[in-house]
Amino acid sequence: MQDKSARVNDRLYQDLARKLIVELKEGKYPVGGRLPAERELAQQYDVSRPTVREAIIALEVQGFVEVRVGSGAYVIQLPGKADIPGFDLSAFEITEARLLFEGDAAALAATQATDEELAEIAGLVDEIARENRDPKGQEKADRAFHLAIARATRNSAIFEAIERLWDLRNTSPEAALLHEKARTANVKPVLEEHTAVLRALEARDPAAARDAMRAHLAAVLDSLLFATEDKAVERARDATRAKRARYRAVAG
Amino acid sequence: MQDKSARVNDRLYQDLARKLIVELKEGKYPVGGRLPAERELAQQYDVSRPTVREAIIALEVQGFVEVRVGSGAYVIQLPGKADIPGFDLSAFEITEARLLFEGDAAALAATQATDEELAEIAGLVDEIARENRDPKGQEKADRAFHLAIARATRNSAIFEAIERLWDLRNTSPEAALLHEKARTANVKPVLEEHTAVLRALEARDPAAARDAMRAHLAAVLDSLLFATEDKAVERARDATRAKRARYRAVAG
DNA sequence: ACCCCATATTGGTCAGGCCAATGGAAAGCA
DNA sequence: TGCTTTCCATTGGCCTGACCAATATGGGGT
Repeated sequence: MQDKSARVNDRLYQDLARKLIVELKEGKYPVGGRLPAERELAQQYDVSRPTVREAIIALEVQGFVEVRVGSGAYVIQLPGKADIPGFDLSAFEITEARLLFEGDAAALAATQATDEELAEIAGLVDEIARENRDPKGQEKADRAFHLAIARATRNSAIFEAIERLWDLRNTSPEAALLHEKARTANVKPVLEEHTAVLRALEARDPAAARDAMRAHLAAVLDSLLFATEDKAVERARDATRAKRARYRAVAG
Repeated sequence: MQDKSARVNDRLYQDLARKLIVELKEGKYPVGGRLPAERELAQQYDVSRPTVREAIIALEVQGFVEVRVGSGAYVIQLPGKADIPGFDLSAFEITEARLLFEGDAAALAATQATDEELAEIAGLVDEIARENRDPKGQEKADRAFHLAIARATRNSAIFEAIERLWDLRNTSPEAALLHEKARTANVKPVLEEHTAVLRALEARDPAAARDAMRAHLAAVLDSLLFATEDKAVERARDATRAKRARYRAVAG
């Protein structure tokens, strides 16, 4: 061990892991690039190979590298990059994903929801109406409505995926801005669309539930595209037309 | 190594770290309590001491334990449910969510995929065939096939949601176990199902792509339910029948 | 009751060995 | 010539055994 004096009362693996993280930050190894081999790092830093392994495990657990047996340790994420999931997602992408996935969830919920859950969803429709009348209304009831339907699928993987898409609306700056812009323009949840979803659920009709949910979210998408349109002129109109074609081709 | 059959193609330290996390969650060691010594854990789990150290480092980096030299590893925080996304999800839930969502993604990909992307997907079908012929084959090409289709939607929110569902297969212990059980029973990706998906994509037919993808994932679900069935008798059969009814009602 | 010392226990790191997995180059075949 | 297969070097994975530093514990002395 050459630089014992530079150690800061830490264990060796922590010292080495810290050094490797600095190198990652400096861009010494690009994303997708491979770290030197254990044997090479051990020689380079004058430590034993198990100590190198321990340091690399520390990087691995933090998600900076992935280890491929027989091949090496590859950089999958640089430290310090925006760790906020969905940072670069657009409102369009999020809402389109919701359109497809929440349609399916509504269909499944139509076959699985209990009477108590349907009553809860009906109560949330009433609360959306109340929020619409409040000038300072937020979207809590709207979110709760969608998540109650996802919960009624009785599939936690579906629920988590949809909850996560809702959370992404706030995480993605672009999406949060655009939704705020739509809200400022007084775009509110349309009660008739929510009621149509509720009716289909109560009728236990999966296809109608899917269609109603998708019609609702297509309208949300339209309002977002409308909010986008007044940001540019001809280019935005063409892009909007193409985007509308996407989800209509799939959602029917 | 006592329970090699329960290993899920992970490295030993990850296997052991997962087991220790389970014990932490079960409250076997309270906050402030001390884990058994490295030598003791090595004996108990029939692994070497360096392997124990690696597992404990993984816990340490995640903030669950703190290591005091000469004293031991002390619990400073118990893993919460929120710390390991999908820890409690079942293989059924994950696969059912994939069936619904990947069906939609395939439909959208049929309208958006470039020729290059379709060629890549075709190459991955070939690679799945190659993996199927290898007795020690893994599922890398299968995963890549599904993610390539999700990528071809050109919607990062859809891609991330589907990638996350794939990752959950390994995070959820039950799902990882069940998939390993299916693999041990020589359940392999069925090439005709993948080819049918590819054909529908190449035909740019969204409805066919959705149907083909859902047929494929329904077969995966069936194989998982089959793997489940031999765990119990009458109760499992009834539960399985009910589970099959779920996704058939929605997927058509 | 408090302090000191010796010993046992703990984690830290190393060296060396062997095996499985991977990737690239070379050889073989059509 | 191009494709496939085989071989080998390199890679990580895990183990055994050794020794050292740090800590905890128990016993003895004041």
